[in-house]
Amino acid sequence: MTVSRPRHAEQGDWSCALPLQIVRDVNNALKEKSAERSNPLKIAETIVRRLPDSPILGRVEVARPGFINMFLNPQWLAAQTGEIVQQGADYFRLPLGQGKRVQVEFVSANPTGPLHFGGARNAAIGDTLARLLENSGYEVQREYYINDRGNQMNIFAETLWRRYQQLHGIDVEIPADGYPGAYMIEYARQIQAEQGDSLLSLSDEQAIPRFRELGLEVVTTELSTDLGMMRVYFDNWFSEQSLYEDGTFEHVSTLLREQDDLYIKDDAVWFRASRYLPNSDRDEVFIRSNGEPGYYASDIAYHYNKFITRGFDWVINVWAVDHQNQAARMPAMMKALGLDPERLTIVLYDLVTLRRGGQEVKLSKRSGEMVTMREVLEEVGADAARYLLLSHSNEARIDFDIELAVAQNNENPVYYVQYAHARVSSILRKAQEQGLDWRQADLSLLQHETELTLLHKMLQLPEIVAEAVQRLAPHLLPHYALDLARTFTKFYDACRVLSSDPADAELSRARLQLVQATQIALAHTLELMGMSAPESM
RNA sequence: GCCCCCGUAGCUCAGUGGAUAGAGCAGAGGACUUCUAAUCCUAAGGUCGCAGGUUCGAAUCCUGCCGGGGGUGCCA
Repeated sequence: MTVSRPRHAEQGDWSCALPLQIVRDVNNALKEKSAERSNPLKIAETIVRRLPDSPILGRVEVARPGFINMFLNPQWLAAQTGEIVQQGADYFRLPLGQGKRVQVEFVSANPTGPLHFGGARNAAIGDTLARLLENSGYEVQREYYINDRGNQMNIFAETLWRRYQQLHGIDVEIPADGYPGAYMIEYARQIQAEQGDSLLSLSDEQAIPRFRELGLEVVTTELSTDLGMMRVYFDNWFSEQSLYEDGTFEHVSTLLREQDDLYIKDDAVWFRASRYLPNSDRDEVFIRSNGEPGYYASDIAYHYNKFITRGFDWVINVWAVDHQNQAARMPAMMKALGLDPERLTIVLYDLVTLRRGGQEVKLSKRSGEMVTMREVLEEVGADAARYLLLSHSNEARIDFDIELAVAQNNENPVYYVQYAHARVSSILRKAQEQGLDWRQADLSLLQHETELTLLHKMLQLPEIVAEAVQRLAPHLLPHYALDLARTFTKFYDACRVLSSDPADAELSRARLQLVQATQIALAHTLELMGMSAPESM
C-alpha cells in the first residue's frame, strides 16, 4: 500500500488510492462468495472506519472516486517544532544505509590539464550524492580515479618536456598531437622553479617518464585546489598505474583466462563480454594489438580492487553521458568477477553548454580557448555554481549562463534561498540581542496557516532526501530548497515574530522556536548541496 | 542502420501510474512608518512533440513516427 502527497491542500497532507487499486480483487473475492459487489467508495469507508487512533493523524476523509485523504493533527504538527529544535539536523536524517560502505567515484578527469567547466557538474553531482548518502547512514568514501597511464599521458609528458626546454631557450616544437594550451607553459614554469635547469641534460627517453611524474604532481595539486574552490574534497586519489604495479591486473588476467573469458583475435586479446550479456554478441578488447591493455582491462582490474580488495558494498561511478556505451558493458565485467551487477551503479549526466549572455563558449581541452572550472568559479562563486548545476535532472542538458549565475537579483534563485536563511538568522540574532529566552514555549499557539504549512514543508525534507538517495537524483534538493525558502518567506510576510507588546510574548516565543527550526532545516538543506548558509546578506 | 537521453507555460525547468499538470524568471496589475523589499499579493499564460495501445485512471508504462543531442569493437 502506498500513500502519496496530493497536489492540492484540500486533498489532505497524505492521500491513499488503495480502494481504487484493490476494488477488482475485492469484487472477485465477493463474487466467489456470491456476495454483493462493492465499489471504491465503500471500500474507502470501510478502511477509514477501521483506522486505529493515532496522535499523528487528524481528520480523515473519503473522496470520489475512492481516495482516502488524511490530514495531520495540527497539534502534533505544531509540536514537531520542539522536536526539530531539540534534535537539530538529526531530526531530518534517516538511517537508510545502516552502515553500508559505499564509494562514490567522480570527476576522474584525465590528469592532463585543468578541469573544464563540464567537470564542475560531475563534481557537484558526485559530491552531493556523497553528502546525501552520508546523511542517510551510509559510510561514504569519495574517490578520484587518476588515469595516469596510457598514450594521452605520454603525449602530455612530451609536451611538458618540450615546454620546459623552450623555457630554457632550446628550439624545439611541441608534438603535433600534443597539448597546445598555455597552461602547459605554466606547468613547465612550476617545474622550472623547483628543478631549475637540472633536467635539461636528460635524453628524451629519460625525460618523458620524469616529466610524466612531475607533471602528474603539478596537475593533481591543481585539480585538488580547484575542486576545493567548489568545496569538493576527495578521501582517496586512486592511481590507475598502481593496478599494474601491485599485481592486480596480472591477477585479474589470470582469473579471466582460467574462466575462459579471454581469447585472441586479430593480434588482440578479447574479453568474452557477450557470454554475460543476454542481448549482446559483442566482445571487448582486453589487450590491444600493440600489447597495451585497453581501458576496459583497467576497468576490470579497478573494480576488482574496489569490490574484492577493498570490499565496498556499493559503488557509484559518476560519468558523463558520452560514456554511456562503457556504462552498458559494466554488468558483464561484474558478472565475470562473480559480483552482483546491482552493486555497481553508473550515474550518467548530460553535458553543460556554457554561455555568456547567450553566446556559447566551447569547452574543449585540446583547443587553447577553453574555459576552465576555476575561471567560472572565480566569477560566479561555488554557491551559485553548485545550485545551478544541481537544479537540473542528471539526464537533462544544461545551458549555464554565466551572466545569469552572477546576477545578484531575483532572476537568481540561489540568492532567494540564501536570503531566507539570512533573514531567519537575523530574527534570531535580534531576539538574542533583546535578551529573549524562547527555550520554553507553548507550541500549540502555532495555528496560523502559514505556520503549519511551513512545518509541513520541513517534515518533507527526510522524504526528499530518501527519494534523492533512492533515485540518485540530487536535483530534488535545489527545488525543495526553493520551496522551503518560499514557504518561510510567506510565513514571514504574514506573521510577526518579534513584538514590543508584552501580550504577544507567548506567541513570540513559539514563533521563535519555529524560526529556529526553519534555520536548522534550511541550513541542513544548503549543507546537503554543499552551499554556504549566510547569517546575513 | 542499431542503442541511449531529451521534447511540458514566452524563457529555464520540476513532475517517472492518481484527483483541477506545478515552480522560478520575463510580461500585466497591486502592496514598503518592515523582524533584511534580494520581499509579498492578484490575475493571465499549456492540443504535456504527434498517433495508436495498456489501465478504473497516462505527462508518466508499451508500440510507431517527428525533432534535438549523444554513443556505436583496439582513445578514455
